[in-house]
Amino acid sequence: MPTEEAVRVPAAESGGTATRILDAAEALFAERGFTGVSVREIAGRVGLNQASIYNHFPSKQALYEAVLDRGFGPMRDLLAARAHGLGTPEARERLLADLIEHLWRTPHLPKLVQREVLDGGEYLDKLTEHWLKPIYEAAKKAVQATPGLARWPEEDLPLLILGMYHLLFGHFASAALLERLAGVDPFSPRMRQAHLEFVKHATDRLLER
Amino acid sequence: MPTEEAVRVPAAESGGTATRILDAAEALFAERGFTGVSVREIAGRVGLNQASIYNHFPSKQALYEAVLDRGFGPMRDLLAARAHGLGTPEARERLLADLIEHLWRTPHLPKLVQREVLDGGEYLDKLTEHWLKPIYEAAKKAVQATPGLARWPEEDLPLLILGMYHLLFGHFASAALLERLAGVDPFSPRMRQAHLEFVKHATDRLLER
Amino acid sequence: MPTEEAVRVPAAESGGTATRILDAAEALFAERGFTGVSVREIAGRVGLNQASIYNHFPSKQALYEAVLDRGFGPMRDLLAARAHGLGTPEARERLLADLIEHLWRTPHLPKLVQREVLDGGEYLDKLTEHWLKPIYEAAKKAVQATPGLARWPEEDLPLLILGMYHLLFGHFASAALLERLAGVDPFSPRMRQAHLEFVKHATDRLLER
Amino acid sequence: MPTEEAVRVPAAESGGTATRILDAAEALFAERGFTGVSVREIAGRVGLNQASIYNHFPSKQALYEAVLDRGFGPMRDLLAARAHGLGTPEARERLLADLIEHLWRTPHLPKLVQREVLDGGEYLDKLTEHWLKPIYEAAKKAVQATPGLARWPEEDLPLLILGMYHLLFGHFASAALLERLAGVDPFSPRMRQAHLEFVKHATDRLLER
DNA sequence: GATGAATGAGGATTCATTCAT
DNA sequence: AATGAATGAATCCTCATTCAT
Repeated sequence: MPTEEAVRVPAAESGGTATRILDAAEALFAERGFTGVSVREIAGRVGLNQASIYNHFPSKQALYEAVLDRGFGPMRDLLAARAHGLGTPEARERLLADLIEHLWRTPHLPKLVQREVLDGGEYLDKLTEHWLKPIYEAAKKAVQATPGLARWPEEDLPLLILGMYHLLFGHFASAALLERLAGVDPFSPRMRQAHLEFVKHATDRLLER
Repeated sequence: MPTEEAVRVPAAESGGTATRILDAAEALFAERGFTGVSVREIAGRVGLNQASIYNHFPSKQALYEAVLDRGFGPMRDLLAARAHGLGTPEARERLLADLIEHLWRTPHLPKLVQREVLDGGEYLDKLTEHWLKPIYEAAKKAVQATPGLARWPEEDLPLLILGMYHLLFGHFASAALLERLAGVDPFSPRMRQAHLEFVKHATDRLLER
Repeated sequence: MPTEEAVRVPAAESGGTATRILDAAEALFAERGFTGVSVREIAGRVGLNQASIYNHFPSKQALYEAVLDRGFGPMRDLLAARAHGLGTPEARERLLADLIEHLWRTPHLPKLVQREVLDGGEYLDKLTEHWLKPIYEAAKKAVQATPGLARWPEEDLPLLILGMYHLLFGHFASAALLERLAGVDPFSPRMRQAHLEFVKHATDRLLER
Repeated sequence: MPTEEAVRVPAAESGGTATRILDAAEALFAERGFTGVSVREIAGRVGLNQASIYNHFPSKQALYEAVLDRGFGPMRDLLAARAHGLGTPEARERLLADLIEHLWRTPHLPKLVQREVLDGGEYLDKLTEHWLKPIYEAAKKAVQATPGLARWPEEDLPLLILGMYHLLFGHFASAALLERLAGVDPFSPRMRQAHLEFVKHATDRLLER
């Protein structure tokens, strides 16, 4: 796992080598997955010899997990600060806006998650336990506090919550699809606004009466 | 005897062994992606020497594409037969039911697609041109014929259509997530029914007044 | 694949398919050597499945040796019929003309020999014992009967004979060189005549006073 | 110490290991050709793992070309320094002596060239353009300045030059033949002297009146 | 005779990782 | 911290050969 030093860098000194490695690895892992990326390529993108990677991370696997760890911290914090008082449409709307804004700043994250979910690998357990489950439970409580929810059967709740997750994350994970099918740039400012509005409307319709 | 022969042909069309290779490759590629699976492993699962794979497919890449080709044929046919007359909720509902039933019979497919979309590789272009685009256009027409659509701004249409795709495919591609977060078996008959109902309700809410 | 009729045509009745295999193998072995040619490629050039080769030759090595055996028979016979009475320039000249004519009909042969010589493999021993040695000895006797020979020291005799061999065979084995360096086609009728004349003059100068 | 360093540099220019790899590869390629030698074997002869080869050369093909490049440099330089003033028999004789001496120090070279010529591969073009052509042109000029040349028709010139090349290189490329046919050791000091004398006499007879 | 399919061995090359410098 | 070099294991793929049909 990353040295304590390296882990602390991102917040304080963003110029550190470990951070640059994490940046490159994040982009590459998101683009082609764990097995699709070689240590040499990550090193190459940072301008390092492949051996140097091991001065900062003990293994490729550890680097991969460090990427996910770093990516998930802020999102978990963001949600932890809002887990309560989500009953009103306005609060929901604000959370969504913040979430989307955050994802727009870390667009690799949804891809990494989606890959991890598809792989169903070991790390998914840790991911679920430490990050996704809290978020899921918070979302569940918030949804349950929604007035119009009565129309959804109890057993549909998980599907409903994951459905909203798909609407939110899918835009990023499937950006290539939107680009090719609709001929638009999924990452243009215009689409950013459109996506935000769409998710707002969609959740309104799904949750409200 | 001629009858029996004739009957057997379609199933053994590409040779029994080739089909078994395709089956094994489909499952493995869906589970761990193209780079995550070795030819040796595919061969092993079929009980073959790895060299034998090359008697049936010229390369790993060709095998991969054959898997996708085979998987997408039926789905394209299914949608081609319904591309018209989707204006009514009943027609939509029937198509959804058939789609979900088909996906339930080929649960690897959504994973393969999602991996291909994440990779954004060369093959995605062919996939888009031949299969996804027609489906997308058909869906677009159907959605445009929906009365309640007025509430969606024109530029949200692609997002809306892809959103429904995510609701539908996400259940399969992210089954591991549902399993871990909600503690349910995404592939139980019970969840199958629940998913169908959920998608119906969700599309109703998204599309109708 | 070719009909039996077509197969029998080339050499009237020289074994049909086996002959066509030998033809293809001869050309390929001459062009790229034993290790540079695969059984599949030989079979492909004949329009056969690679397994069919083994109906005619027990192994790739055996096929290779059969190629050499077939190629050397006529040349040995040619020389055996002339091994005596080579003392006069006219006789020498006639032999050279016949030799060159024969090589021009089997231009792969010098390349095969040169490759075998470079490899210094097992088969070279058989080649030497059965074919090259008799030729060499005949040439030695003929040369020794030459009047002008007195000017060559005894120990230069092997070098002299091999030198003439190089002048003769080198044209074919190094055709690619002549083509690239002099910009001429080594296999044009014009060069054929020129080569014959050159070898005649050269041997004259080397052997005569 | 600085002196010693400086002295050692040329020999270790491309790294001691790289040189040892080149040495082993040169011997093996000369003996059995490009396709006849495996990277593993080259590595084994140097006492390396086969993967280590790739720390010094990007591919087997690149290693092969490096071998030829290295082998040809000195010979080209040797000839470049003599390209002029070759009109006299004495100058010719001295060049021949130097050439033969050089070949005796790099006896693999003629074999490598002959193999490359037989293959007629891509690299032969580079070989011709950069090395053989200059040599050929120099030889042509030198030969044209020879008095006795009048007896050769103009179109025989390329054959004459290549003929002398065959006499010179053939001794090395076909050493196995001389050994087996004449029962002598082509690389004995005695044969070395004999070969030099033979080439001198032969060129005299071919070029002079 | 011909062939599709099977296979063990080996081909070149890349992998993640280690270590001395 | 950085790196060139080394390596065992694994990668995809081709090899010559066999065998049932």
